[in-house]
Amino acid sequence: MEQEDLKRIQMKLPFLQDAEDKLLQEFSRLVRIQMIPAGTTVFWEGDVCHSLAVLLSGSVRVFKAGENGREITLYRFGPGGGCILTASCIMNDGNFPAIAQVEEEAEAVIIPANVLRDWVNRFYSWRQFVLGLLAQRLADVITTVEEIAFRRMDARLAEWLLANRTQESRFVQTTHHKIAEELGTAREVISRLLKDFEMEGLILLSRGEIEIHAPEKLKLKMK
Amino acid sequence: MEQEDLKRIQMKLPFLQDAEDKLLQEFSRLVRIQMIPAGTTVFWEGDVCHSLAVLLSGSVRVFKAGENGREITLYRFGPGGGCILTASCIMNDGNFPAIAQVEEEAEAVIIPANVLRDWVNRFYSWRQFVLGLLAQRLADVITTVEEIAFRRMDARLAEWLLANRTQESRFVQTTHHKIAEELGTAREVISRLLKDFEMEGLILLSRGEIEIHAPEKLKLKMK
DNA sequence: ACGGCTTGGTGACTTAGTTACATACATTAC
DNA sequence: GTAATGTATGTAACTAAGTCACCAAGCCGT
Repeated sequence: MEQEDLKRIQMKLPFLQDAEDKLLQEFSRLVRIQMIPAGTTVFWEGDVCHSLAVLLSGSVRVFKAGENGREITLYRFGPGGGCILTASCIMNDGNFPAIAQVEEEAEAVIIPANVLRDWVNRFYSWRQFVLGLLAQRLADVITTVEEIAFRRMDARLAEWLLANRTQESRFVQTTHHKIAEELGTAREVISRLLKDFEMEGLILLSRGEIEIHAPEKLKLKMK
Repeated sequence: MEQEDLKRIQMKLPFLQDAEDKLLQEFSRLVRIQMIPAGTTVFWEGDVCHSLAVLLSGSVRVFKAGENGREITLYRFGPGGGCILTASCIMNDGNFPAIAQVEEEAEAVIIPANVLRDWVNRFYSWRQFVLGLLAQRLADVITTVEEIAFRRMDARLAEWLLANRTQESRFVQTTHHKIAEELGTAREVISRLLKDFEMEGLILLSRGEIEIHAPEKLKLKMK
């Protein structure tokens, strides 16, 4: 890896900014950079993991799939985030318990499993990075449990719409199917609830796009 | 801590069996043993954590509570297990994202947060222990998500009954309310499903106790 | 025996998930 | 342009799950 590549990567990965010199040296020697196109499945459920991918750009969605074709998002991560379930696998030799898929084309640094393990033992900054990622993921998934166990679907849908609108804060470009996978329910349920929202004048539906008419009123639906 | 105490603890905590001598020394100097009676709430949601409890006996249940009084179990742990959400808190200075409560009276070793942090940096065996716990919890919670997002309540109930019967493998001593909290649903739902099972001749209901009549047939309900 | 508490039962209603289609729009093939 | 195909959405009917309101039976202490 070139010196300028390392500089660029350091900008994007905070833990490298105050990392040990030795870690930086080994980093530029042992890690390779790779572009991963949108749609690529990084890990399948049950895979044994041989490396950890840490993102420099793009985003990855980690989700569970049920037999009936339904899905639910566990969490997603972007630049600076890593597919840490892989690390957890490496630690206790287990298999990957979910599916990880690139959503927006990603640039990632790929760290082989044995290197990762070695670094955990030798470098404080890397240790903090890995433990921080694991703890964050645990918190994310616990939040997901809370959502699906206790909150109503209309409230979750309202929140999702508001969180995923564009800058102009009026439009959401997606399909009912994708929202359903996001929230872990069936497409029909989403279609029904969206229709209800439209009846109440909160939103306006068209193919592949939802226009938010009354964001304030939609906010009230959140709880 | 006495030498014989340490020996006893080593028997119960596998990671101490091939631990560094120095870790064992500091362990017996810095850690205290404590009995915690059943019903004690070890951590409340939002608590800042100052120590990690690792169990020698007994069991702890970690759960989320919703506003409406409902609960759902995230995971539980017994001897050798630790309340690792606390460790995750210590790492990134966050708050405890759930409630942890002692179910069966527990004997625990209490490790102060600063000691825990120090050990993570210095001892391989302790590092493995902490990472292993975190990874295990993550896997547990992901399993919980899968359960509530995709499986039907009657299947989950059947599985729970079979998993929680006594040695004689016929009786489960609990209340409908407790099962509901376990599975993250309402008491009425559990009562209704149990009644259905009774109608089908699978179980026999009485106050505070459920007798399993036809375990094989109940097993079929699991999926 | 009385009163209060815990546990379980039940009906009516709302919300969510499933099944099975029908319809509308968009893209490509001809 | 029109047909064919695939994707996206609409909807009705039904089952499963969650909520609300209340009642009844068992249990415990005085």
